Amino acid sequence: MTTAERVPELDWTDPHCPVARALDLVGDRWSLLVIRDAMDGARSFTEFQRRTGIARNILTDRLRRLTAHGLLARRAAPSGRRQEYVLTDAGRDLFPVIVTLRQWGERHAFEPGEPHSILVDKDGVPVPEVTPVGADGGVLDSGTTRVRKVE
Amino acid sequence: MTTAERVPELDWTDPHCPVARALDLVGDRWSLLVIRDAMDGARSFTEFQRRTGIARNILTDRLRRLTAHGLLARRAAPSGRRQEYVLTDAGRDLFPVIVTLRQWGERHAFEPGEPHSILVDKDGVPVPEVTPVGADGGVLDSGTTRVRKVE
DNA sequence: CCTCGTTGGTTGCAATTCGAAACCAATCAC
DNA sequence: GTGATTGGTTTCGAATTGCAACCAACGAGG
Repeated sequence: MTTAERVPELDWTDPHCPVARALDLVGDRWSLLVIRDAMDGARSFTEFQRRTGIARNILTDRLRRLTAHGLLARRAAPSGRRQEYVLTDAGRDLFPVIVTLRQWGERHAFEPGEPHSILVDKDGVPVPEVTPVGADGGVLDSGTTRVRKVE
Repeated sequence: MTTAERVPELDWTDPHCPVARALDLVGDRWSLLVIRDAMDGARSFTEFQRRTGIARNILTDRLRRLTAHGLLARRAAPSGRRQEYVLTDAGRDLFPVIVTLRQWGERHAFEPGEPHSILVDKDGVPVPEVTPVGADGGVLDSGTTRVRKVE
């Protein structure tokens, strides 16, 4: 079947803004935590529930939504567990979002000295700060960029 | 006054995880859109309301929350408008989060060819893709990093 | 001085969403 | 075949949202 079927989202909060569309898909209290845990190895319903602490009926809904929107794929597990949810390419592409949220949280949501988990590479080295840079390599911020509206 | 007063948030969803703490502060449907608009020049209650389309009572609540948590500062406006909300350093530091969300949205929440606003630097050049890189400069993803839990 | 428009809200209420807990069917391990 | 585990569903009360109406303060115009 060659039909390019699309996600079942019709009424966007702000149809031209990619930020708003992204938040329409993952901008609730739990979706990004589910993605976080998927990136950290969670696969099963029970495992997501245990890690996030989300209510079970809400988790059912979020897994379904994320699957319907193409961020997770649901499939029968090879062995014991009966099904599993794995990240799609789109889901994996949220990695920079999770990392920047994490880095912001580290800096602004903890008291100095308060312990928190950290993200490390495969050698155990902490991941450096992620920041937008311009074509010339200079750091960008909200003062040196602007949104160009589509006409 | 030297008292280092802290934000009024007591019960975190997941106290050790910076991602979860960040989402406790801005992980709802509207907060990041308010931040987005603040970065895009919005200052007044009316302007935020107009740009986001959020219900007025909810906007009141979000502006208060974001102010209480130190992402916005509320102050009397110099001229006509009676007060204005401006980003604090913490609020401005969400820039990489907004940009990565935006870039994810551009890639995964639009049909090919569907128009959307874009982020450009002051010369009008589109902002390059933002992605975590390791100490050695190599691109990182969820497969080449892990969360080290704090004991 | 009176009125009108604007700003920055508040209030009330209905509808939606969330969360806790109980329940349940299908394996699976023994 | 018995009990534990997995992956849910159902129910119901509580919290959050959204809409719409209302309102006080201020400024501009006449």
